[in-house]
Amino acid sequence: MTPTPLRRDAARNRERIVAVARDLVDRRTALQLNDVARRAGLGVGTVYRHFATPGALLETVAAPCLEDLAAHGERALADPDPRRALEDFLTRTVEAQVTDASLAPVAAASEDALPRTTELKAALWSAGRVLLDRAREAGSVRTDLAFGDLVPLTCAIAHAVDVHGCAPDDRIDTAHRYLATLLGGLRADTTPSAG
Amino acid sequence: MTPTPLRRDAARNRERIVAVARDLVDRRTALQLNDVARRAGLGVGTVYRHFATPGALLETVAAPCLEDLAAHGERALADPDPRRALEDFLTRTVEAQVTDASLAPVAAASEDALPRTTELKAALWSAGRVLLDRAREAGSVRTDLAFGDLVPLTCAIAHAVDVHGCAPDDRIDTAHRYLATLLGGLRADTTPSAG
Amino acid sequence: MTPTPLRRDAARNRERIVAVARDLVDRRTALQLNDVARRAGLGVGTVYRHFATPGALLETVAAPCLEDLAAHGERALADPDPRRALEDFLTRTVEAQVTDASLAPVAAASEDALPRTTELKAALWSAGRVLLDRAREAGSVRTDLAFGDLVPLTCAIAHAVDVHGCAPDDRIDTAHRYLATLLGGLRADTTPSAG
Amino acid sequence: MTPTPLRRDAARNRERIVAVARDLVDRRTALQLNDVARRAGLGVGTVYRHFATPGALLETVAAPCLEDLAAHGERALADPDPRRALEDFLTRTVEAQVTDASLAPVAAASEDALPRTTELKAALWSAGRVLLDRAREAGSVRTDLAFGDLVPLTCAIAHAVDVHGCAPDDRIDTAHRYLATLLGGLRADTTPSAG
DNA sequence: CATGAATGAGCCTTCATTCAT
DNA sequence: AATGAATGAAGGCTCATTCAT
Repeated sequence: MTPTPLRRDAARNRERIVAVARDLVDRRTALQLNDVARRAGLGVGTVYRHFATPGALLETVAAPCLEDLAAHGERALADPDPRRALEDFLTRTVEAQVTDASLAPVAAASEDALPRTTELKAALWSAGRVLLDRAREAGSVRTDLAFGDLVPLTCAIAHAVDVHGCAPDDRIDTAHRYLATLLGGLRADTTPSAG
Repeated sequence: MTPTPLRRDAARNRERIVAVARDLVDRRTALQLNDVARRAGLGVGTVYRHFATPGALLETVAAPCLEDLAAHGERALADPDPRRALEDFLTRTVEAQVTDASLAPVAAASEDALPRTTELKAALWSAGRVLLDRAREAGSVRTDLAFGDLVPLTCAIAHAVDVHGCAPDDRIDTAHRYLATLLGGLRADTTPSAG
Repeated sequence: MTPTPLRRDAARNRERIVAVARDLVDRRTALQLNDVARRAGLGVGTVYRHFATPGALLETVAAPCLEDLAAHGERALADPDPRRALEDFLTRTVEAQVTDASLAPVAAASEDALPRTTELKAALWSAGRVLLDRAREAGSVRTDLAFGDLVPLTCAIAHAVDVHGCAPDDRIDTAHRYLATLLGGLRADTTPSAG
Repeated sequence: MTPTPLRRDAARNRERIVAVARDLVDRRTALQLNDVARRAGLGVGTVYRHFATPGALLETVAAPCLEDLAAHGERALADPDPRRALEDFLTRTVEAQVTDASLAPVAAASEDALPRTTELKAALWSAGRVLLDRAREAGSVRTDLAFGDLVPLTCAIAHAVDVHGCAPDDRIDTAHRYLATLLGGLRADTTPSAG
């Protein structure tokens, strides 16, 4: 299962690459493997050896954050209040997407470059599915929303923040405003209650 | 006022270009002026003469739809029910974005290539602003949403549909589901009413 | 001999074109017939009808100045002092080239676009030839310089000023300094007088 | 100090590129990187990797000659006769420009593409400055010529030869004739001594 | 005569990916 | 494993000139 452990120097190179990529992502710069190599002081070939495609590198950058989210999803399952659990979960997810530019594209992609990414996304959203089911059973959530809508809706909020184009420091606040609207809309009683 | 009526053949070429672009947009293909020229059976220079940038061409493709939306916005102002007026307006706007791929990027862009586009967007959203104000005064809409949030939110829904990745025929239905949630969330009484 | 006199409007167009070109030349901008047409508010075709090539237009712009120079050449023939006559002639020619950007390329070209230009250049330099011959006979000029060197040498001074790259206002002064050197060098007694 | 010795094959390619460029320069053909690539049998990217701009390639072509000139400048400093030293220096410089078409544009340019070029030009002309100062102190050179005039004047001679348009084999002789005039003009005693 | 739309060769430049060293 | 040179398709844009209207 575990791949051959990396040689010491190879591991160091890998870390350097990811660190450079992290930095580029934070500066909203597209990942170009040539560019990453240059900035990392490595040959392109080395970067390609570690990451076959820009997507693979991006997913690697996103992974720790995905892990955190998945872990939070796990914990949210223990919350006795189904609505709050779901809302917390979605809030965290949106906050992460708005904060970390590596997440949105990875979340929105239907195909992953790395199996590991697929695993993480599955873990994350399987928690989401349970939380949604519970909330729905508790009558806290409108019934016309399916599990498959969670990803689109969270990505949508993040996208709204991008379109809004506010200063970096205001992104989280803006996201919260939009989330408030979304969460309001999710509540069961708001379903098409007539005119 | 009128810039100079185009010569017959020039007009035909221009239409051909726009038609080709329309087709590419519908097939979710990026507009490349060289490519458009080839498909239209015209020289590159001809395309550049009519549309200095891909953005200008895209906005030209989007224009008719923007006009329709703006016209609808005008009519919506006559609706005596402020909430319904706003909801209709947003619904139409989202439907359009989901149906016509030229709209989302034009709507989301902060800078326009053509003055005409700026005018149309201004007309459209000035109606939106009035409708939002009225709805808010009528207490039909949560108070933490500002005029500047309308564009992001409608783009967000359209983006959610894209992320959802459903079949072309289901896009409108999906959009309506998301809209229902959004509109539910917009209603005043759902504002952070505690847990 | 005289070509059909231009129709009134055609003459006006022609003048407009030349005026625009004159302006562009003064701003050290390359003459592009499309560009000239646009600035003159005329169709490209019109410009092409009047001036088949950028060279023809440039020569037309240069013509009045060439005429002045040729006229001065004529007058210089009347000067009883052969050295002064030649030096004045060269000075005027260089001053003109340094002042009027249309001259240098026309002067340096071995082929002309317009017969009229060939005539003017011939008139100008036939005066130069006589002035040089007289000065040489008077022993005022080194003997190793031939008629064919006058154009290169004047162009050279103008080029030196360009390379020097001084402010527009200093060009004439710089040209005079270089001319002083050149004229000094032309004087007979300076010929290789040993080491 | 040394940037990293080039790999064998890379060095060979680089040489091939420079050789092709050298050839084009000798045939008075403008350097176009695509064209150079094709003639060298290499990909465009390869040429761009080695030379980011046509200017960089041209300067590389010119470099050996500039080095020779700079070396000669050094040696000229040892000549006890100030006038002869300066005249030799200028003669060599002009001969080089007239012989090697890569020099004139590099010499005349106020901005260099490569730092190396700036160094070489500085070395060359700092020798020139000393030689000029010495000659002036010795009273061998007119006083109205400054250091900044050396480049323009040498370029001017080369330009005169171009304008003269003689056969390739006569260029050097023509240059010598013009140089004789220039050097005559530089001599102190020829300064505006009245008529 | 005037117009100006159309042409399209031609140049520039970038970048994802491969592969010899 | 690492390197980084080489590749070349791909796309962008300009401009001199022609010719239908």
